Formats: sequence, C-alpha cells, structure tokens
Amino acid sequence: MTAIDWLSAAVRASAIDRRLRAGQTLFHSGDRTVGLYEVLTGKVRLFRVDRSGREAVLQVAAAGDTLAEASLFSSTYHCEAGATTEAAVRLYPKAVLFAELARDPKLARAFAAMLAHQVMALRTRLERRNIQSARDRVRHFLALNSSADGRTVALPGTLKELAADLGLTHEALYRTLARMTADGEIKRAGSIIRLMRLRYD
Amino acid sequence: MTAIDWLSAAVRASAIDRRLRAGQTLFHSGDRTVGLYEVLTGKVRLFRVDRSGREAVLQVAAAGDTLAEASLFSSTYHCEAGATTEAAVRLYPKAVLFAELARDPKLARAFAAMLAHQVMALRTRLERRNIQSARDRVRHFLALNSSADGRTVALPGTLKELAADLGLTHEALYRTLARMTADGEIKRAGSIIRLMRLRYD
DNA sequence: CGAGTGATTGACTTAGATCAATGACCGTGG
DNA sequence: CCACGGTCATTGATCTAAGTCAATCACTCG
Repeated sequence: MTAIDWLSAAVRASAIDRRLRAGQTLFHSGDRTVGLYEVLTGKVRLFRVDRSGREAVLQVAAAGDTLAEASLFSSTYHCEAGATTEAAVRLYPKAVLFAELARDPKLARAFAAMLAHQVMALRTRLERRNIQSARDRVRHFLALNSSADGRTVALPGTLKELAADLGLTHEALYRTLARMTADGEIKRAGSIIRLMRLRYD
Repeated sequence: MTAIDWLSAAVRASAIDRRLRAGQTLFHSGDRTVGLYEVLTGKVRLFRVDRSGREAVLQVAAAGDTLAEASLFSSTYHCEAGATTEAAVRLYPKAVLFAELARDPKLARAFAAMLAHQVMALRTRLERRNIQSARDRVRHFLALNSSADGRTVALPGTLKELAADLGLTHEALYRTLARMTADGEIKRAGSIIRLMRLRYD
C-alpha cells in the first residue's frame, strides 16, 4: 500500500537497515529527526504520552508502511516510536532524501504524488469506517477493490488482516462473508471473491 | 484542518470560484483533470459507480477541505464529484500550480509538507477508529488535542461535528461526555473541556 | 508430531445505534 | 418586538448488530 517505488537509486543506496527487539524504542519525542523510516517486518507503534502517563497511539506501522512522514519536515520528533514485535526498519536519511528532492524535480513530483495517493487512500478507508453495517462496509471494500471488470476481488492478505483493515473482528467478517455467500451476493474461491449479480432491493 | 496556506500568491491569484446547486456535478469519471479544488462552503461528495449502479463514497469534503488531490497527478478523474448541498468551490488550475511548484522548490517542499501532515492526521483519525469504546475514543481525541499544558481542549466546532469526526452518533457522544463529567474525569465550560486528574485504575 | 496460526461456527452480552421528545438559542421576517 | 422555523444539546427507552468468549478443524513448519 504505502509503496516507496518513487525513491531514486541514490536514496536507496544510502538507506540504513536496523533491527529492533520487541518493545525496543526507535526514537523519542524531542529527538532530532533523521529521515524517513520504512518498516520491513514486524510492527512499529507511534504514540504520544500525556502528563498523566496515558499513551495515545498515532499510528501502527506494519511491513511496507512508512513512518511519521510529516516529521521529515520538522526538526524534532513529536512522538515516541517503538517496536511492538520484533521488527526491521529501513532509514532513508533526511539529508540525502532532501538533496535528491531538491536536485530532481521529477523525484519531488513523484514524492508529492505518492503522498497525495496516500491521502486519498486514507480518506477512502476513513470513509469506509463511517459505514455502520459490517455488510455494507464489506461491500464498500469490494466495490473499490474489484478488478477492472468489476467482477472479482483478490484478497490481499489473510482474512484476519482484512478484518482489521475494515475495523471488524475477524469473526464478524467471517460471518458477514458467509451470509453474503449464502445470499448469493458473492462466491468465494480461495482468496478470490467473485461478485454476483445483485438483485434489486 | 486541510489548510492551503502553502499556496503562493500567483496560484491564489489564478483561482477560479464556482457555485454549485445541491446535487450538481463537479466532474465525471474520465474528465480531464483541471486542478486542485478547495471546498469553500457546503459539501462535495466523491464517489465511484460500479456496474450494478451502486455508489461507493470515497470522500465527503466539507468547507476547508481539499478535493481529490491525487488526481492532480493523473490526467483524468477516476471518480465522480458532486455537491450534496448548495456549495462553493475554488479551483486552483493545474498548469499554474505545477508551474509554480517546478519554479519554486520552497513551494514544492511546503506542498509536500502539507500532504505529509494530512497523511499523519488521517492516520491518527483512522487509529482512533480502531478504538472500540466510545469513552476511550473520546479520551484519545482529548489527549491528542489538548493545549500545550495538557489540561484543556477547545472544541473546534459543534458537538455534532465532533461526533461525526469520532465516528459516533451525537447521542452517544453526549452521553459519554455526561458520564465522564459525572465521574469527574472532565469538566465542561461551554466549548472548553478541562481534563481532570485521573485516578489510578 | 506438537505448537502456532488462520478459518469457521456457536452462544451470549452489551455498547452504541435508533427512535423519540424536550428545552435552549438564534436569526428573520412580518 | 415577537412568533416561528431551524438547529444544537440533551436525555429516555428500546433494539440489535457486532463484540467477546469459546471450541473445532485445517495447515504449516521446524
């Protein structure tokens, strides 16, 4: 989802990998920002701690996600980041990244395009969460992720992951899919879902 | 929220305003993209129509929001946009915008920074939606929107708007706030919420 | 083979959605 | 100046969809 294909070879070459144990901190609030992190494996959590000690999670980044991109444009971090599982991250140093962005307008444009894409994708996911019914939420997902012909959807990962993405428990998702199958709205074949003709409400 | 303060005078000067009646279309899927829209008043809905005629909403943009920014980087729109209420929009033409971005690296950087900010803000809102309990969702909002001293929160708009933002019905929000007040967790004074000392669970 | 995880289904509970009603407030037009 | 329509804020009663807990089966991997 959060691809970074736009990166130039120069930036890629300067990347620094790092492994984190579960619970290990990546950076603290107030630290100087060093660049753009990409999560390779595991999960990294961004959170803020208020004075009463409560933590408020800003983001949970999984493999493929990029981390705290806005802090790239700030000199210090405004939140904490730490691995919740064993994890590996890749750092694209800020200096190299910005130098390249300034040097290469095409790259800068690709960078902006990538961010704009993320904004739209996130808006769409947020919009989906406004849908109350589990079934309609699944329908929304299917409609927006169907192949060009609009008839099939290839599930990206596991159903559990999809459930989390949709903001449902995996049980609720299983049941919803089962009901949709029973009603003839969809057909399932492994990780492919075929959308059937809808009857008129 | 979705501020466009980063825009240069040149871009602002070239903006074109347009009024829309409720239900009126702004653009269709397949139309050539013309630039970046900002919603001034009213609401504009972005949606896609699948072959069975169902609509899937991608975004509902309200006053201050910016519209379909990713399509800036594409030559045609991939969704429909139409006003759901009487509305006014402002168009920043693509040509001027890109010319300025290419000319002025600072502007380009500000543009990217703005997008990155939006990404983080959206991620945080999405994260909040992962919280089941209404009360914890409110807590999350309060924690991340408290003043520098962490003791007070100024509510941005009406409670109904906040409820929508949090993904709750307004009734649920009223009740939750009432309960938190009764429990001494917060105190309310108009549109200001004061966070009280928490007792140890 | 046993541990770990995903997929699935059943039973039960509950938090929040829904429906409904009321009071406060505000602008506006007669 | 006041009555009226509109919206927000608030509270009550009720209902239900989805969360929670639990158990089973299939699979994979070392």
